[in-house]
Amino acid sequence: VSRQIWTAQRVGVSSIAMDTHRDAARRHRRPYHHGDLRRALLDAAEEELTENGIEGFSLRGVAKRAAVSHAAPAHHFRDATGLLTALAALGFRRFVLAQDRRQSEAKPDALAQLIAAGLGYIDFATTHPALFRLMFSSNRPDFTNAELAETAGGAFERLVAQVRGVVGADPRQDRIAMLDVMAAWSMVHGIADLMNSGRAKPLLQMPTTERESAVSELLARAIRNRGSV
Amino acid sequence: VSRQIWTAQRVGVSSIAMDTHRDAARRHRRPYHHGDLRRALLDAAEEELTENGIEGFSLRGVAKRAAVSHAAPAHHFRDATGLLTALAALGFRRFVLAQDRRQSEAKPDALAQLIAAGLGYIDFATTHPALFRLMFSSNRPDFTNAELAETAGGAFERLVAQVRGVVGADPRQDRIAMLDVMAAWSMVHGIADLMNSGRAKPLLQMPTTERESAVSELLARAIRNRGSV
DNA sequence: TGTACATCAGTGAACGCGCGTTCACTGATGTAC
DNA sequence: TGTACATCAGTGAACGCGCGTTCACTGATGTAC
Repeated sequence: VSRQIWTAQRVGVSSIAMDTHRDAARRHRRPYHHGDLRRALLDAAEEELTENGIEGFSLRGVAKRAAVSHAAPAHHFRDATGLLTALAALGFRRFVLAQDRRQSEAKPDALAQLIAAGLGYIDFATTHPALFRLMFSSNRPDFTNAELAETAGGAFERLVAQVRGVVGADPRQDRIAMLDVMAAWSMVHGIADLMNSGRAKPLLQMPTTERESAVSELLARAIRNRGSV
Repeated sequence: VSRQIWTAQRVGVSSIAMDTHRDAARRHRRPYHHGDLRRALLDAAEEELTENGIEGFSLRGVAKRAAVSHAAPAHHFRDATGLLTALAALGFRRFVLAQDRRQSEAKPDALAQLIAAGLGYIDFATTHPALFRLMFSSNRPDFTNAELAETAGGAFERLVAQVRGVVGADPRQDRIAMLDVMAAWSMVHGIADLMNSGRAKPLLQMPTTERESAVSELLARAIRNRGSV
């Protein structure tokens, strides 16, 4: 119940509605209406994804985690695909934030910023491996959904802009510059995926700071030394 | 029936057994014993994987594809995990063969050989995307299984040996050389995964020969220009 | 401000489905004598 | 070479389970007057 009230406050339900709701909560200890089920379902879905993997994900499991009947999610998400699509879109927003965090701590020059974004990419992937897989290596979300396509596309545009800053040419106009985009992306994505699958043992065994400088070196290699193709 | 006889011949069943078996096949048109069900199940499992994905894979579906009752696979593979483990091990053997094919057509110098192996890596990944995912991005096979661990480990050892040839130091002894291994592996793996998920559009849209030279350039970047870390 | 009523958000029972697993069985093969 | 018998490889019915979806329902909220 306390969580219920807290989430209702968080999303800014009007205080009059809040009071009514809190009264109901006090009386029944478990109010009939959740108050913020949509968000709670997204939280529960992420939990379900983390614990059961994409393969073991079920709507009933999500409903159970949210302590709600298994028919309730249909009022907020059409079906499992709808829920996973919304979760993936949320993931892409957090993905960009993880890059922001690293970039704000890095030097302002273009290469340092690109490398920082790569470290953020890997932070996100290793902190939320199941969500990362949902976003990059599955077909369960509906990637034609407008909101998801926009957030995912935005993350790519951001990478394009950063590479443009480093190589001094617009990847949209310049074939070689677009190859630089693919180089940077492939390297960072490969590192993230191999770390998540546990195969990048040499990297996983390093202490954090050493690993970060190693990863930075690899990312730099992908962009440096260009133009020989 | 003809397929049945063909597979029996392929695995070298003794000719006496063959004759008896063929007679039975003629009489019933569908023999009671399959003759090479283990192999047929592996073929069917790969088909099932390709069409339904890892998430939609079921033992019953495999049995149906092999035109056998759904309880039959238990005689050859303990359960779905056993079947997928054997399939993944088979996959790693073919994975190495794909690299052999490219390498036999390449120049003998160490860098050319490493790049050729990378092209073979990508050949395999894009030709058998579902199998590639099973091998590299799933936890359904039992990776502690001796046969699977050995074939997968062999593929990694091969990469280590090749990088050693290029950089002139043993990655097992030399920290920087092991970083070179991770660089080459991350780059090729990232390219393969982004191509398979359809996100590497710039690469996918190129004509084959151009794409191959572009990929070769990216792989070379991962190894060249080392030592600044 | 109070009341009536429409709408919204959640419940819980029911459904049909495909799944993995078990089990008694049977046809075919291989071997001992 | 023939026969008896053990073993192997397959069948098909049955089971219990969790799944997504549907549906009539009810409690709570929001709004018109």
